[in-house]
Amino acid sequence: MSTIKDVAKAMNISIATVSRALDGYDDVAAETRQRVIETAQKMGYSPNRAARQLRRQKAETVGFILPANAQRFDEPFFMEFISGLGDALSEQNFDLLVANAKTEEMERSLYERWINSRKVDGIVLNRIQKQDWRVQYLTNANMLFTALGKSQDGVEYPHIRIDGAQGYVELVQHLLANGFSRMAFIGGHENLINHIDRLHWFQSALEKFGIPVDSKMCPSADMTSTGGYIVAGQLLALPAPPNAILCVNDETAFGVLHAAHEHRLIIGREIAIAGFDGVQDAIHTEYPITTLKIPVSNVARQLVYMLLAMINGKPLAERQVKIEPKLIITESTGG
Amino acid sequence: MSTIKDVAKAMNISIATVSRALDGYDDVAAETRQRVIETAQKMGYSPNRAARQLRRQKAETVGFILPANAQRFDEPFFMEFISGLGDALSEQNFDLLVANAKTEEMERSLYERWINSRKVDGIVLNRIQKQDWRVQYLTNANMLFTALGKSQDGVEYPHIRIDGAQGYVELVQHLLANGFSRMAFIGGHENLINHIDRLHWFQSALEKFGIPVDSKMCPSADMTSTGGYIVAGQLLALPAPPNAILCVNDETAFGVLHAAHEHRLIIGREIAIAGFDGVQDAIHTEYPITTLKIPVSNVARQLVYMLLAMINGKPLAERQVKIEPKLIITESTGG
DNA sequence: CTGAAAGCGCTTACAG
DNA sequence: CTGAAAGCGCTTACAG
Repeated sequence: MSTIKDVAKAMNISIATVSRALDGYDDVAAETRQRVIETAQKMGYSPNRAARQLRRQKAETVGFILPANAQRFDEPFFMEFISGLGDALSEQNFDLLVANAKTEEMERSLYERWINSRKVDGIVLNRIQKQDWRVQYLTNANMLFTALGKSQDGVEYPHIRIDGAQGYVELVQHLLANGFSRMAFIGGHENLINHIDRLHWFQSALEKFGIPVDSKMCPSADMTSTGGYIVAGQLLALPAPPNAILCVNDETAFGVLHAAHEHRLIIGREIAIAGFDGVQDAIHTEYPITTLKIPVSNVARQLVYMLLAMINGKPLAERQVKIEPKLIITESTGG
Repeated sequence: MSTIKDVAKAMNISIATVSRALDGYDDVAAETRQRVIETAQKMGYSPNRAARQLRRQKAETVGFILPANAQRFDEPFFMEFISGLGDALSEQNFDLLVANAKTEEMERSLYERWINSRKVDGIVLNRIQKQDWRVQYLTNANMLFTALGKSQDGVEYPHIRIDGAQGYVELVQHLLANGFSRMAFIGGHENLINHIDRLHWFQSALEKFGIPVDSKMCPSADMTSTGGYIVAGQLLALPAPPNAILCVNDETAFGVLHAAHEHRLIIGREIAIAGFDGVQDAIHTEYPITTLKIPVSNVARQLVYMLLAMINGKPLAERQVKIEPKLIITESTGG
């Protein structure tokens, strides 16, 4: 509605003074500042973002692209993640630009547009892969970013890493205590860091308890509940089926639940089922599953804090943050 | 990286011509245009958004605020909604600004900031209430918006309306055919249009089949699965409990499922359960519930198309679009 | 068909 | 402590 000129004119001072007063410079008379703030408030003045961005050469905006497949699974995860990003950003008067890409090509061209047109000052990444073109691309383009997960591209970048090694030890111990010793692990896309890490933690935990690792017991699905359902069906049809199925994510575990149900197995007694992420819809879904819970919203917030520090040219306290998931035990593994 | 000047200099032409060539004006020599496009592409030039916005007085951005409570329920709904918005917008080179408000106050100040600082050209609204301050606020502020749902503020605005009257008739008929005649309805927040409409359709459908409406059978919960669980527990403890429970949304129905399970009722035989929205996580959740499915993503797309037409000053084909949900029958109501 | 120039609304050295 | 002025990178009437 109103511009800085309107405010200046209304007060008979220069636009420079209005600008400085509003931006908190300390070389403005306290009384002047006070009057400017009041007048701006009254007139509903807020600096035009485009003009400010153009002048400051900063967008005050952070971008996040929903991976192509986010619609199909991990919805609660992304929802919570976006909420966390939005929260932390709006605290700092930054905005969150969101897009969703159907294909990798679209994703790439979105990044390109954002970067070339200076729409964003930084980007937050998710679902990192072992080799991740986004890491390479953003690094080459000199675009600041933080990520949940560390790729293996030989690029060092600020990130948050989930460390579930100890969590898996606790989970396996819990399963053993409840008499579930034939454990299987249903993984996901093999290039996903989440898959690689979680499978590794699972196998290490087995070894720690002296249980041999059987690769036939570690099939991969596609991280959807449908995938979990199909692969669980195969596992349960084995001559010596597992009596515990751990999953790379909760969604897969939901499918396993369904398959076990069809096989007329009593969940938590004849078979144990566990997931990962802890983004259960709510407490009152039919079978709450045992899971390793990630504080998704906090993770997102922290990624924003790190990114904003970088954008503002401040030194980062830590470039690598480690977060341990928390084991949530429910009746799906015998309570 | 590069600006319009760089491109112009590289080609020895004026920036005006570069701008016109790239923007598709027809008063540019075809050959010049071709060369400009190639050069821009090669140099990775994309017009600086802030400069363009400032000059054009348009943000080429649409805003959407996640309601304060979105974290707690309806996650898949919002996820799909946002995806639909993002899709349709990026097709037109528009961006989607997303924020989430914890309180109504925060939400209001976010809108205020977006409007006063010209961050967005239009806004999409969701979860419309009977009296909706947002409708009033945006109308007064002269900000363009479209919404899923029509409030009763006496303001006429372009919107999409879900019409489930026929769907409820089909659902009630289906339940009767399967022998479920004592029907209850668990509603939600009483000022929500969704609640008001759906309860009304339910009662009309009952009347249509000559079933008396019992207000004790129409309690309200809070649209979460926990709320559904609690209220279903109360219904099932009645002297003459219902044998069918219809819910204002799927989330509530999930809680009902849990409660029925605890009461040792066989779902789909001893009790029928139905939801609304059709945003089931996936096919292989434990009990897929009968629901009235809304094409969420399409709805979001259409809201964007309407909004963009308004932003571009084009006439709207329809200012009021009606969409009918589709009845999805599963074993939760006897298959 | 092309170019020179104005101006969108800010912020920020610079001068006083 | 305050103001005049430059300039961020575009788009678009206007002139030729």
